[in-house]
Amino acid sequence: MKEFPYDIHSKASIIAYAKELIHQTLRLKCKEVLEPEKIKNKGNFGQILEQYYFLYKPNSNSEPDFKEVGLELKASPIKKLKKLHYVSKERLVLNIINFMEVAEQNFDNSSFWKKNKNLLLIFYLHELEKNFLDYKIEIADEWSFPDIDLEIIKNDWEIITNKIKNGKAHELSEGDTLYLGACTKGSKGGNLREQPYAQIKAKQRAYSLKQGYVNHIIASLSGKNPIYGKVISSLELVKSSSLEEIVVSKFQFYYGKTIEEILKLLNISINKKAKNFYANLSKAILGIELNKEIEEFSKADIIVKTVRLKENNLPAEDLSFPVFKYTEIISQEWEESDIKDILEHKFLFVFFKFEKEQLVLKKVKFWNMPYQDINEIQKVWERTKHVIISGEIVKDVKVDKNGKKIRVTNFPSKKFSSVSHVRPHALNANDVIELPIKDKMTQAEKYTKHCFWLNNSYVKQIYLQD
DNA sequence: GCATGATCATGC
DNA sequence: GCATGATCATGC
Repeated sequence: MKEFPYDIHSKASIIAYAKELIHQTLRLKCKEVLEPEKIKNKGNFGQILEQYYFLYKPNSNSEPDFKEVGLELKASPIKKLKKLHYVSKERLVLNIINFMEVAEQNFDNSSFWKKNKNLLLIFYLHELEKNFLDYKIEIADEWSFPDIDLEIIKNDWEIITNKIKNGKAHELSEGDTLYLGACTKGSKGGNLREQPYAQIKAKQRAYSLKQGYVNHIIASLSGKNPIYGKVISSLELVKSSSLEEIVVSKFQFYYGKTIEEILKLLNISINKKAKNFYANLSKAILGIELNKEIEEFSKADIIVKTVRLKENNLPAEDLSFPVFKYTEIISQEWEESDIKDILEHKFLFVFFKFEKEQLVLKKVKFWNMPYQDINEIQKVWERTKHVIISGEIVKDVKVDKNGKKIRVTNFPSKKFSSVSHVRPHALNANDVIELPIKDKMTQAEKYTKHCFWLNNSYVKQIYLQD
């Protein structure tokens, strides 16, 4: 019988042993001298931790790693922010979803719950310039899900399972759910698996905790929980309604009212010129103090977008996303692109409409982009990448009546796709970033910042659905 | 100094 | 009146 440096039948002993890692590194704490050149896989921090610190062989059992006490070990990278101390570098990836089996399970006997009911989490500080053996371990502690969170996670699990039961495993998206996601796993998401109720193969996926949720775990475990305000006030509430229903019902009270009327009813005064006016208005409607973050939204990485519609229901403007780097896009594949990641988030749209020159709250809508539309954006993204690589961004240069040069580009326009297009998003035409390939027509080595936009006609359709 | 949400201006 | 290129304003 193998000897372990901890008592495998005692959770306290395992956790105490894990805590000896705090402020240490793998190189300092592992029982054998490691030769980093022999270790190449990504995700090997976890493997080395298991094999050379906890002294068991990495496995892919359906049971928790410390099965005698039901504890599952997970190691995950964090990064340091100036203000917020530590945040997660990425989502926390848990066990792989077995499409063939999960449709027969319920939550309580599911492989997800059996394995991840109780986690032993090791968070290490990821620093680019260092070898992973020298990453400093900052947090080592156990985690189990609070009751209210667990209700949301159960619901997320059901959504994922139902999609598989409906033969739509290939259409799964992280945006389908709130805290527990179904993220792709394997090389560039190219790893395909069978699903039980459809012929088409689906990308391999794993259960994962959203990055925002992991941030909360880190904040709780390090005792530095920033100030959050809750939408969900009690366990009873979340047992009877979903988060989405709770949020919508709070907004519904103000439907049809102008901004002025809403401010009056809320009995608050917020700076209407402030950049965060709409964010503050939403917080006030949800009953959250303005200096606090909305806990459930940050845990679920929900992106809130305010849209102002014209009288004909067409949004007054297209909807922008962050500026992209030309040099990054050409070296990336679609599966790892920034825009795909963003579009697989859950969104909350807050729709206002101009009626008699006044902005009226019409409705709010939780939304995530359907599978087909994400595929459509892929075409826009591929086209963009192609244009950058070809060095043929500028198609024509015109001069307007003020003598200003207007450059016409080959980037995908609204005509190219009904969903999305590429357009400038900069201070002015001189607000530029580096091009990987010089533009053939203008010889420019830098170009005005651009980003992906959702077409306003597409956003109109989101507004008009149910 | 930049990121981000918001908006303008011109030509077709 | 829309599509597209360009730009503004605020906050960190």
